[in-house]
Amino acid sequence: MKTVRNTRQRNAILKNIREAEGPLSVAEIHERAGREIPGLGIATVYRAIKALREDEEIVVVELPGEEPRYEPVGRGHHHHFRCLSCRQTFDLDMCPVGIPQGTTLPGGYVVEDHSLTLYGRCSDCLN
Amino acid sequence: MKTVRNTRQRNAILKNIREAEGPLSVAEIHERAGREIPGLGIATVYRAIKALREDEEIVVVELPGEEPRYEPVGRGHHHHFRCLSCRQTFDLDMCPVGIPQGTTLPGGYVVEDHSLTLYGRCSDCLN
DNA sequence: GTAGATGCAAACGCTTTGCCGCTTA
DNA sequence: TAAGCGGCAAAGCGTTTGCATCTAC
Repeated sequence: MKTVRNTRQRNAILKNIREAEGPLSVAEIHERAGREIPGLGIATVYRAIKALREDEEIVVVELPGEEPRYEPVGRGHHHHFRCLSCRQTFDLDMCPVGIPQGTTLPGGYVVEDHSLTLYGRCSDCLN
Repeated sequence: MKTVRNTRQRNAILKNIREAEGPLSVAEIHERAGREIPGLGIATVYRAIKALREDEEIVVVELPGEEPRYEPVGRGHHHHFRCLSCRQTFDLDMCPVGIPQGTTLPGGYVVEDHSLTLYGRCSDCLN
């Protein structure tokens, strides 16, 4: 039986993912957690992410053309907004896609799920 | 002045992208064009894609969590359907996203563009 | 004949793995 | 004190680049 241990590294990694305003990339996690744990290895970040996903503490968020990002589980069905200026990714809690599960589209495609990313400027970058 | 040449390799690559039912990945392009040009190098495919993008013959299509794919220019604003069974990607000509350019969302995000991918089963895989 | 294209192999950048000393329980 | 964990460095893997050869024009 495999026991999961509480280490400074994993605590810092999970804490940073939880406190972020949106999903974080591996590099962002490494950078943020590395401020608390100097010398934190990148391999440790990858291994912690893998373990946290298996424990269902975090989920992967895939955006078009970008590295995988990670956020805590339980945020429910939501989409993301990507600022074209500062390149930050934010969570949105609305869903403007009018296609219920089970809809059949022209061409015979039966829809089960969807992924939407909006692009533009966040309020900080508009000024 | 740089002249673009007509070579068997590039012709085969562009032809296969044009004749596909949806956007193709590098591996798919290499595999299909390689049937016409045995020994076709993967570097040639990458370089042809780069040149075709610069000539605006093709555009890149990014889907969440997948390799970049390529399709001919001029297909206009559209989205993609990804079959969860056969893993093929198809073009859709409808847009069920009710957010015009310039809309400001709660949180102060101003939307300029969006990317939508639908997931489900294509008609071939439903039977 | 020459600039541009190709194929091969080496170089790259990011992710994963092996090894071994360190730490948590 | 032992199983799990962390750091380092090497291995993988897809993409890009350098180089010598070949080819379209």
